Amino acid sequence: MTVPPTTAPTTAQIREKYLSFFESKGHLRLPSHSLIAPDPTTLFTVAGMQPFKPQFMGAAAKFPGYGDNPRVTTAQKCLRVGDIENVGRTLRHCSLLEMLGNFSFGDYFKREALTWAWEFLTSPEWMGLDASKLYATIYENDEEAFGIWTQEIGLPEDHLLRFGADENFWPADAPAKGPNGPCGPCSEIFYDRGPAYGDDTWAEYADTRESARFLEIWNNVFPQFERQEPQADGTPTLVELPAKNIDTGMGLERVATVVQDVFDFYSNDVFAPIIARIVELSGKPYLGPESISHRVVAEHVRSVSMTLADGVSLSNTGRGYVIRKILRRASRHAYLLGLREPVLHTLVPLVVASMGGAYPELVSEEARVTAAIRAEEERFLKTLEGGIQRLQVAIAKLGRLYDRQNSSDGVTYTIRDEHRKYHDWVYTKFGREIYSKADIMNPDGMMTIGRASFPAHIAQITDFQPTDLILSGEEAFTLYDTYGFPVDLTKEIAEEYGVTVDEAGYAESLEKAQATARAGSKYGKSELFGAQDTVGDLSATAFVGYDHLEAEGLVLALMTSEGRVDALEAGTAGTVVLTQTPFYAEGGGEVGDTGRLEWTGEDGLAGAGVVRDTRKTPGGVFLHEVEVQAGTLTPDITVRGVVDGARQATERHHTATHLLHAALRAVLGDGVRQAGSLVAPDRLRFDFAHGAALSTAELAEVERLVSRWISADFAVQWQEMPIAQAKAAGATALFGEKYGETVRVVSVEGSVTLGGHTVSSKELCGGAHVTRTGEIGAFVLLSDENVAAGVRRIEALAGEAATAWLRERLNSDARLAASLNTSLEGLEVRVAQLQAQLKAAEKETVQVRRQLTEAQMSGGNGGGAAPLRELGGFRVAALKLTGIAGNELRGAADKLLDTSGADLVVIASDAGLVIKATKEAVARGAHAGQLVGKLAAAAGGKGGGRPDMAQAGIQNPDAALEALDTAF
RNA sequence: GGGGGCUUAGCUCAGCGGGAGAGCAUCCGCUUUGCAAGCGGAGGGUCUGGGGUUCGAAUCCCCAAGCCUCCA
Repeated sequence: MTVPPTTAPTTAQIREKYLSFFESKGHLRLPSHSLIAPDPTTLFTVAGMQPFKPQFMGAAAKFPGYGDNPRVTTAQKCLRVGDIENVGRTLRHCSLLEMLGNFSFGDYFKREALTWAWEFLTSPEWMGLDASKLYATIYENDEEAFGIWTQEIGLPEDHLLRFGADENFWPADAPAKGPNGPCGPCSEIFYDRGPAYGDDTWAEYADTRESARFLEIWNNVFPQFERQEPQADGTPTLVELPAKNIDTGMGLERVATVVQDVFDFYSNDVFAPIIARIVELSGKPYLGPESISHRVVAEHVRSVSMTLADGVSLSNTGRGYVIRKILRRASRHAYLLGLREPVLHTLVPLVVASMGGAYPELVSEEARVTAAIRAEEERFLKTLEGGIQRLQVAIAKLGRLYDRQNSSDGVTYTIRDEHRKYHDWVYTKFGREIYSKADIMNPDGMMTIGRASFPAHIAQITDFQPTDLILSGEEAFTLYDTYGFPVDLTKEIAEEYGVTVDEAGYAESLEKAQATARAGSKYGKSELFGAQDTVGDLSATAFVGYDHLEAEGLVLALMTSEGRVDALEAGTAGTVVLTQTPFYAEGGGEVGDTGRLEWTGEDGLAGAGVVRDTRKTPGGVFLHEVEVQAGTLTPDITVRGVVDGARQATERHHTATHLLHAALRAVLGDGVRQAGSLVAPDRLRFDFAHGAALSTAELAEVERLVSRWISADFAVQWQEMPIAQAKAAGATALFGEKYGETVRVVSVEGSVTLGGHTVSSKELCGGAHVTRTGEIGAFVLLSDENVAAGVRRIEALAGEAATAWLRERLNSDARLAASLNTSLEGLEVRVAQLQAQLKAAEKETVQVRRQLTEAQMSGGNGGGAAPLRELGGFRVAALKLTGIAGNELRGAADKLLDTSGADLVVIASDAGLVIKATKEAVARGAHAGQLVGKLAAAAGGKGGGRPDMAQAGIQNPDAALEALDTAF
């Protein structure tokens, strides 16, 4: 591992130089967007240009809070998990990378982009790279770029290569394959790291396109075309855009490698200290194949820390699950390095030290990030432990319990210590209990227990060849799927025992499981996506529902699952798009409005329909799911929308949600972070990041705080303002939510105090709210539960829903109290008393039954002296008891068997029948189970059991005993 | 959103249609100069909750809850 020379600029310095260089060229410096993607096309932010998609699509280059400028520059953190398996295996794959970018929105074009890139790389004031080591590629027919490179910059022609649309176009192969939309050629800049990294030449690169020596450091993309539908013969249609853009990306890790002149990404100033620490912790040098694990741990700790700092929490679904998988991969590799205790979290400070300057959220979230990683590590180590146990049992089942050793006495097999605890289990299972005492197995068929040797039937065990031992793919998959045990660890451990894993079988099982998962996931979404396609051309719907619950609008479009339609007849259902609507569309956790539509049709007839749900497309087109009940709905007619009264209940729950959020933060601390919410007419649900269950006292305090707020009857106000202004005013924004330039801020004007703290609520929110907190009415917390690691869910009710729930609860409690002849206050004591009484009574019953049994057996009933009869070659004692069942009946049978000297005892009672036989009788062919069947049949019952013990439920004990005469 | 697994004594778990068990821990007794320990014994259970099948359910089926885990 090479270490960067101390004189070389650090990664942080390179980042800063890049940004200030482009500032000096008139660019606006913007902070990195969160790793949570700005649009729903990806889970995470994957490219420097992604936050600027709207600008590339023609939106104004306005950046509220920072300024307006058609030139911007950023260092964007990106997370790419598509080829996560390669991270660590190579020296340059990273899941987290930083893209240094400069962007032009219809402003400068190729000339400036390329000449500035050149200046930044070669000027001694900036990167100061040797110009003779720089190379470039261009799109095959991009003569404009060719001219700039060769004539204006002076790059020798033999430092240039031309590639087709697969290499030098963005998106790749767009002309032939699409998608439609903005696209263009690109020009990549390479650096020749010298012969130390390979003896290939630039000319050869045209063929190989793979080089450790020529490292791509910068991609300049020129989105100058709009691709349209190709012609009938397939000829691509590329139309020049009126406003041409520039989108460039320079990988910080790549350029740092070059500038610091280190061997690989992992030797730069960010990773080197982490790798060094891993070496220190594990005692394993950063060398050879094992170094994969060092790299995986270092890289993944960095990307997981960054993502957690952006507010993602580890979970079982979506983003949180992806991060968790990455963290577990790191944990697994730490395990492979021999680390058995949680250590990844101790590396977080190193990440913060090198990255925290550029990403302050790392610093402010360090404690939370560290705690989350630690908790997950601990959980995973537990999972591994359980998996190893299960795997060892599986290996033991194959017969691999022993270490093979060559000694002067020949080959011996010694039971592995870790297998001792499974040994009994395995051989009990196999019916070979005697083996549980074996210390040594010899190949000659003898086994040793202490100093004694015994013959053992273990030829099939000692003769195993390693190749005979295959762990089924199914078992390996179960280990992974059900117990979370990674298959590569399975392979590694199995190998120690000379056992191989059936990988084909594993792959088959995996595929089968994935197929069921896919089939199982509903395609309910496709309805909306389908609609999105068909409404792409419609303009956004005007929403007036904050102020009006009734409004008129023009029908713009009608759709069914078939696509656009011209009419919706009475009795049919479909999606309706209006120019203006009072219906709130599902969003921000609040459910869509319901209600009705009314109109007078072209035919002059009145019509009406029911709005079942309202949703909207990302483009802001509202989709009303409507069932037409009368008349016909056609485009261009005016309809009146009337929102259901349920909206008021929804509004109460929504405002209550805000108060709940603020109250939780007040009571539990600012660590509380909203992780999702549902606002419906009948309830509210609020998920938030918090480590532990709420105590009863905390729940009561949260509830009290919200109630106090409600009774203060403060005004709820909302206003639109630029996002920067909203944030400056301290409004709570959600991680992962996308906000436009102007946002709606909902605030409760007025605050309440709790424990000396003043608490108020101000949130970015597009939802519908009551106008005064007093309208919320009652508020009650129903439950606090765990939904994912570190995420709690609270359910609560407001308004009538709350009072109705409380009334119902009180009524049922009152009924309960009345049935126990006590008051609500006395209920707890009463139930405790009853439980104690019940327990005492049960004990007493057992006692009494035992006494009753004994009395009957020794009493005048002839019981104690039950005569022995000879039946079917067995001495049989039969006895009738009354009022005895279950345990006592069996106890009586035992006693009778002991005292009477019988081979078989039969005890009949009014509720049951028990037959027991001695071992010796069973050996001679007695079968209690079969006998009990015959007797029960005669006594109007059924039963069964084992040869030595059987039971039946019967109605007539006398009949059962009589049947004994003929049963043999 | 869809799979799989687990839930039994204070703890770790076995049992998987016919008497609720083991080890550790607890308590008592014995042994020991004392400690560590050993020996013997005892107490401790709504077998997660609810419904069903069965003569009989910890055990089989269905529903629910909590935890673990994989996939989309």
